Amino acid sequence: MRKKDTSACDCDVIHAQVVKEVEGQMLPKEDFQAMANLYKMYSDPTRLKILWALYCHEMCVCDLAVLLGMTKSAISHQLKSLRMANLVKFDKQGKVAYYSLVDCHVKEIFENALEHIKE
Amino acid sequence: MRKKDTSACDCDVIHAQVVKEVEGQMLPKEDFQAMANLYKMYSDPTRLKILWALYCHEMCVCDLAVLLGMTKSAISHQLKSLRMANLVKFDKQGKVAYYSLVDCHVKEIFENALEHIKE
DNA sequence: CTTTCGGTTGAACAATCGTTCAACCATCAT
DNA sequence: ATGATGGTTGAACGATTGTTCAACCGAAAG
Repeated sequence: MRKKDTSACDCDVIHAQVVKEVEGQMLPKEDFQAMANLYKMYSDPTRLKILWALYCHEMCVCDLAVLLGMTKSAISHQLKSLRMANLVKFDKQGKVAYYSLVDCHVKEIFENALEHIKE
Repeated sequence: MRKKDTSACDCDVIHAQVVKEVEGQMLPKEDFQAMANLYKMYSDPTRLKILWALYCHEMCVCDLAVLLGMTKSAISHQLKSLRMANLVKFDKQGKVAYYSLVDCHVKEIFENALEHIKE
């Protein structure tokens, strides 16, 4: 029933069959990392506020800064993260950069979360 | 067009009408915090692996430790977080605690993420 | 050209996070 | 009782995070 402790873990397997079965169903570890990186974007209130605001209307950095009561710098840093995660894009017209959502995945994110919060 | 800089932000509003409109559509800040706390649970590869594994089959701490090549302690800490976030529950039988998912919200989480990763 | 303004950047900071370690509790077998 | 086992806990550690600050870039206005 018990296997030897040869790996990084500090115990023996209890249900070898289950572990073997689940092992075969695991995703490649890069997938878990990629998913974690994506959800990390949704794991901060400031970023969620920005995404929600952009879902309502496209906005520039100054507008977002005023709306959220934060500095341009703080907003800009977060927008950069969101851009790199491909959640947000911008369209520069003269001095002003108009930010908007890349697609409507975000809507589902909010729906799923609000649904869970009302438990 | 420009308002005075009276708040914590370091610039003037550019599109006052838009800001005012979006301001009226913002959620209470506790909601953003609650959503952030929820998605924080999905923002770590270890926790995602645990959730995925439990989605495949209920498992005890030792099985998960073996499966993921980690210590019981590390797994137990993460399971505690997941329990407090109401994502995971456990059923203790004798010495063994069998962990499982609270509901199937998790399925949608994975679907949404995998969909986004394939862009 | 110079100034102003919208926006970006990188270093630095405190705060938070995930894992490890050692100690511990509870259950079961001897 | 004693020891072994499944699991939890809290302190401690390094790593990562979000914001601030100061400097900077580019476009437009003076």
